[in-house]
Amino acid sequence: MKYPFSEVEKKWRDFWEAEEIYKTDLSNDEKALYSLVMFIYPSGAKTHIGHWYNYAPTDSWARFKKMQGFNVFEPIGYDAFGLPAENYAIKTGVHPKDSTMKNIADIREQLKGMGCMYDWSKELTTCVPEYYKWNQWLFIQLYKKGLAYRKAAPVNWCPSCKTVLANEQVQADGTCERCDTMVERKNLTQWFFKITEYADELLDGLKKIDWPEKTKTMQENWIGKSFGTEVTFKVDGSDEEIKVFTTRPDTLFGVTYVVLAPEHELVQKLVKPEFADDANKYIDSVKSLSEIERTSTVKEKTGVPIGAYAINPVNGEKVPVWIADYALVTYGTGCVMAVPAHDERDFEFATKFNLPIRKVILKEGTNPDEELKEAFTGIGTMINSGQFDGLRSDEGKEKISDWLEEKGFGTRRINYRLRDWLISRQRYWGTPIPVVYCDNCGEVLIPEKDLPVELPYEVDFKPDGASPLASNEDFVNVACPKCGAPAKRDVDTMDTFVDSSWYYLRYLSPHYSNGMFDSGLANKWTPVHKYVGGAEHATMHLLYARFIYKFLRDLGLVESDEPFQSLVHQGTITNDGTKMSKSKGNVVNPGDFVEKYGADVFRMYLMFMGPYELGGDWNDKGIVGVDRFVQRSYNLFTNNKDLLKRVKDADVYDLEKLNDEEKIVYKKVNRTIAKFENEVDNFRFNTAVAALMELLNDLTKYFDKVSDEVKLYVLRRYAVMLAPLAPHLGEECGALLGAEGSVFVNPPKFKADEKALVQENAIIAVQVNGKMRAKLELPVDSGEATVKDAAFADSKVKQHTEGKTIVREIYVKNRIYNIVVK
RNA sequence: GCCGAAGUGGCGGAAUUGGUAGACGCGCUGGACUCAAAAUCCAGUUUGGGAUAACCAAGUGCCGGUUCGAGCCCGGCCUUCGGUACCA
Repeated sequence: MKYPFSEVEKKWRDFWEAEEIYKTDLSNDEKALYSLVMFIYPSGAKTHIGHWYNYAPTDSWARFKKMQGFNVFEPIGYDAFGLPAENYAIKTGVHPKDSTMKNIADIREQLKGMGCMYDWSKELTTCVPEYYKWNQWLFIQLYKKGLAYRKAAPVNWCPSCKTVLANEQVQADGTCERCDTMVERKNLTQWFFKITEYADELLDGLKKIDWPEKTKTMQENWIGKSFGTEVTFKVDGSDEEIKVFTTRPDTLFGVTYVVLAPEHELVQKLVKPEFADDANKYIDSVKSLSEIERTSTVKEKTGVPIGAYAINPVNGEKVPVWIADYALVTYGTGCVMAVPAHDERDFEFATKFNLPIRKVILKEGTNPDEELKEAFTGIGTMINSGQFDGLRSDEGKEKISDWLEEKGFGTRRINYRLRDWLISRQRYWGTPIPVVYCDNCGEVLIPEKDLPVELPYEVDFKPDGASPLASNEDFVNVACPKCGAPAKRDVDTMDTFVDSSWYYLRYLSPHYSNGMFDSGLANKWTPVHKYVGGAEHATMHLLYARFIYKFLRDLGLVESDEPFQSLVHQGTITNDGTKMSKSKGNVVNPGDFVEKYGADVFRMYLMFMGPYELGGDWNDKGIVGVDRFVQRSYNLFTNNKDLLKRVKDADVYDLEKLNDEEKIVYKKVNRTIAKFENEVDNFRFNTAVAALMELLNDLTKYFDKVSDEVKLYVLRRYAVMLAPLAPHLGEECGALLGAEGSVFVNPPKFKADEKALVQENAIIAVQVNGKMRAKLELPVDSGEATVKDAAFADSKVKQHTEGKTIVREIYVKNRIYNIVVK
């Protein structure tokens, strides 16, 4: 009989919901396990394969843990603010709130169809005042600690649309995606969170968490801690000073020019009138370049001199000041001391513009007069460096730094590549920033008792040069909370990464009104035990969330140091090699497959496709294989209906008392249990499914000759293994055997029978010169002498060794016997 | 460009610690069942040579290295993917 998946799946989902099986008792933290997936972004695409690939296997893991006796909390929610809803509104006129709420309603139904054990009583949405009120509260706390501040920062500005563009909206050639106008960089005063204050702790914390090495490496590189020295260059004929950050003070005598970022504030002060035209032209030409283009090491170097000269503090030498796009205002001091002989970029630049290249570090075994063909960046002996000549350059680095500090020309400094978190967005669909600007009092926080600052519904979100909120006068005009004078609200909204930096804490008490979240519960349930989401979040979201968690700890709201104890990345599912997205029109709809095969088959196929961390290109060819497996499993149970009511099985069987087929089946099921547990526990679902398929193959082959008792023993275990991967089917199979209720409530715990796992024989490969020539089946742990005799008794081994000198023999127990001949 | 990954049969993939390359599944080929088809079941299936066998040789993106032995370790490339601070 064909497995009636749609009836069965509906039946069990209704049962789970009616019995509230997945409602977690959060007050009970004994064996508490918080299994978290990255919440869903409710854009127009609804749920796609990528969501299923993230959520369904993680749910299988969570179910597996629940069946092992853990008190599992598995929530879901909606990351509901953000750009796409607003773009959709601009295009269609549908209000972001309306489209988002509708999408959420649709997505909720789709999520329920996946059959995950979400605790729906803890569902959360970020775009409601009940949630975003606490973003504002968080902002205020950061502000009070000096960790939220304003400064100027560039945005992408389309002069034709009169709007700020996201990087995503700027095309590869630097034009606007809507109107193809060249996009410019424009400076705006914006809010920042001072994540750099936590840079060291964010680095150190990586040592304590169980995360993929590659993610930790990426975060480490992203933070980019470097030790160096800040050196002050006086400017010839001016009171201004140029401060440069360098990790190579040992090359200071090799400086032949100084580079400022074109946007650097000093440029306009230092540029000589006769250089101003060219400099400004250059500054304009750089405006349309992205940072990636600017820092590219293959792009031709560009720059112009500004007529000023800097004085090298170590030798009093005057060197020209240039501006060049390879210097960035966002890194270090925005000024670079150029040492062409010992820096690749400087070398290229100096070669192009005929600037002097002075060797100050001598590579071992080379001649001081030899011309450099490329920059030498290694360690060597210092030359042309005054009193430091003859020192090894790594030692000289310290000596020069000491000298600079002594003379007041510089100080040792630690620099980070990490920049503060810019949270202002000139958009509508986000959390309003709880600040007003008053002519008398300056920037004033909204008092906590007046939160939330609600996002008004009535705004014109069509671009007209200002943030959309500026168009709502009732919102903008407000009395200053301090002095009562007329004041104006901040009309920007917050980056949505603010919402996602603490949502997992809110899940525990989504309607809590006395604070951001219930601290008591948070301390019972965090750090989150397992966090599963895409690797694309490796640096930004995961770094912001760690930062905010540490800040909340410093406020006393949580006790631990890290939010996510263990992290897993599912891979990306692509379609024809590219990431699925609605704009590309290559989204594969899971609904079609669910309708045809059922949710269980679909989610099991996603798990079977390949390694979870790898993802891969979407291909539905293999799904019929999983469907066949499900059909065969179902038939196996219908053929053995109500066994539980008819016979009684033992907990353990004595292998000696079983017939041959029973022995095979008994050993196989126990080996499968051992393998299966190890695989699922480590998110290796593909091999877990394969193990069950192997088991089923053996069962179909040998079950004829197996007693009902042993059959029951095997099938009970089989149903329990099936349940986390295919929850509806697992329940149904259990019920077919005659079990009552849900297998996820007080599930039977089956351990593999160690005796059944013991191997009697090992197959040993015999190699001659590394080539496999024979296989020997010998008792496990046979000694070398026994194996040697057996090996040389083999005719093929004889054939390949006769008449040759045996040089060496290597024996690896139970694995290999290698004979090396000449 | 920079940072981080990945590359194995016709296809998805397995090989968990440097030790039998190709588990499991798809597809394909042949067979059984059927009037026939579908479904199902059974057998075969890395490539080349050989007679279908025995057997021989080659083989894990490319080039080189370490080792008795490399898909796995090291060096250098190529291709694809993720991120690159306003997509989330």
